[in-house]
Amino acid sequence: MKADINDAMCPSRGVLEHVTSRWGVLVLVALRERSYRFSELRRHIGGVSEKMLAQTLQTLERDGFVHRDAKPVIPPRVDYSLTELGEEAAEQVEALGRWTEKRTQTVLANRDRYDEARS
Amino acid sequence: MKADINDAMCPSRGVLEHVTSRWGVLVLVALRERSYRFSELRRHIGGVSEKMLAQTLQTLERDGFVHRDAKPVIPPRVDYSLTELGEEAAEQVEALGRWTEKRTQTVLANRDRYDEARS
DNA sequence: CGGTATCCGCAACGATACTG
DNA sequence: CAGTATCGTTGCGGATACCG
Repeated sequence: MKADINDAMCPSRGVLEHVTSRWGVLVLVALRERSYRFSELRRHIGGVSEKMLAQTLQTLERDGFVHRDAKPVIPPRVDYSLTELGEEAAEQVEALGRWTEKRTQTVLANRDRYDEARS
Repeated sequence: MKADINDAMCPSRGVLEHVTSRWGVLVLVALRERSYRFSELRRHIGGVSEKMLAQTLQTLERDGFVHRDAKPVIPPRVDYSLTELGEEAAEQVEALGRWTEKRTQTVLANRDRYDEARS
């Protein structure tokens, strides 16, 4: 649990960091289609550790992007979905994500040219 | 210099990381208004070390977002500006940035309610 | 099933000193 | 002025073990 001076000077940086984090992006995009249970979401995303998924979900819940619905049953069942604010956030990152994917090939080519030029 | 398996599996992740990085965002937004010299940009952004600014600019140049114009004069003078692709990138991150700032107060309030609820 | 707690390595970052 | 080189610290993120 941290809160350094940078967050104090520029709180929006922290918000941006949460929604654009490696797993944050994937969680928001996944939950945009439908709600997911924890393990289900973990399998859907792929390559994410329990720890990081739990941490990401907690952060997003704390910020008010994700709603956590823990049903008191055995075995436990917890459903995650987007809040209205989260829906908005997901739209934004998905827009950026679509642009990024559209331009990725160009960027990759740029990198090759750059590396070529100084080898 | 890194290139792990995640980048191989999802190259667009790397691109997203570069444009949304702490200093990457600020560089793109700053260069959108006009071109800057190195130290000038450093002062304008504030709080960024020489090392990180140089690294950020190199990364963005390699990806083809930033154009580096080094004039062969003494003392050295290097101007940085956006390429067309960089202009596009800057628009995207500025849009996300504007949304983030618009919602930051809401998020901060959400965090307080969340923390309150479990203390 | 859906987490938490703990340990730990390694890359990111900042500060400082130096260079063309 | 515009960087590079080196060093020391920090903290993210994975692995593992355990809990309600």
